[in-house]
Amino acid sequence: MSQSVTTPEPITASHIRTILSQHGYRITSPRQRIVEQALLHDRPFTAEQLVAELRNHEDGSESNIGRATIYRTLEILASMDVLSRVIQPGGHAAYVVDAPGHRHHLVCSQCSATVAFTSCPIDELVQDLIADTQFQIHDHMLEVFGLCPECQPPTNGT
Amino acid sequence: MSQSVTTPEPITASHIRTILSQHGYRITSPRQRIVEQALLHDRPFTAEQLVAELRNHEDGSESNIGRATIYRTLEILASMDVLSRVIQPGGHAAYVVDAPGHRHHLVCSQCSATVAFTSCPIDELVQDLIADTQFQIHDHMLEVFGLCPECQPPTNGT
DNA sequence: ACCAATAGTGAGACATTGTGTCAATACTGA
DNA sequence: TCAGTATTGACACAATGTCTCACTATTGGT
Repeated sequence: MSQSVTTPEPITASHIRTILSQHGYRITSPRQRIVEQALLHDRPFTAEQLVAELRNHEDGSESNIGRATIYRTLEILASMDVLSRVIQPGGHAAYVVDAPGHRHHLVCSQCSATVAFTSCPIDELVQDLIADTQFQIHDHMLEVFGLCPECQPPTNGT
Repeated sequence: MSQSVTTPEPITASHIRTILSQHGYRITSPRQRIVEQALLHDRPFTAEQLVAELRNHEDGSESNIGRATIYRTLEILASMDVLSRVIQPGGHAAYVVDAPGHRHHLVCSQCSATVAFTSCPIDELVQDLIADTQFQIHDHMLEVFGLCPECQPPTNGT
């Protein structure tokens, strides 16, 4: 089966709690709420989006989470590879929940549905680039954009 | 030899003027100044950088070019493939002067020196992704980051 | 060369996204 | 329980980009 594409093992809030404390971070109530809210998304979300969602908490809890806390927490989660920072087609940054090791994403330009993939065909290119330019190459960014099946226009057949 | 890397044919201001009018844009003095300033750069520059450079015009011309004009003009130039929008290592957007067709860049994380390359190894990957996901794939973004020869630490000899 | 039509400009207000500060708070281990 | 300290939240601030709108300058026709 398609071993190159799917992300079959969803991460859980308690798993993230474990990772947090393993890294020496405290488990606080804002962090838990942020993690839970992030896990609700199966497509990229922006920090501001989370800010808004956590502000209108419908269950009556009026305690706001500060914007800075959300940005900080997302940074932490990204640094632990729980989230990935991705660039949206428009050029804006967003986060996706991700399993560690995954690096690249296929993103629907219309609805932002996202598929992670691990195969990375640039190794050979990197060798050529090193030979040609004498750069030391440390990192790369690869994002693929298109239309997911649901957003594609119907094939005209009635 | 390195046919995959260099960008040997620099574009000129008058060439850009031609392209502009071919696309129905007027040749205005702000646009000419923006184009000339952009051509001075051989590495990525941000819109704000151009704003600053065009503000301190040292030749005594006190006419400022509005920020909006600069952003608009850069957008136009990018839409005509005279410039490319690239993502800097930090995640910020910048522009590089580029020959049409070139799409990817190798960028030094330290000094932002940039090398354009045309080879693009993702065609095969794209086929796999289409087969696995049924996406229609329209575009992709690939940026490679590293250290240029001048910014690399010395090899520890001595 | 002149004119009218209209694309383009510039200034600044505004929006968005993100960072820094710092007193107050809450988590943790003892 | 308590103290130590990581963390929080509110807000100020910065950077980057968008929008508006009256004014200006370019262009094509004459």
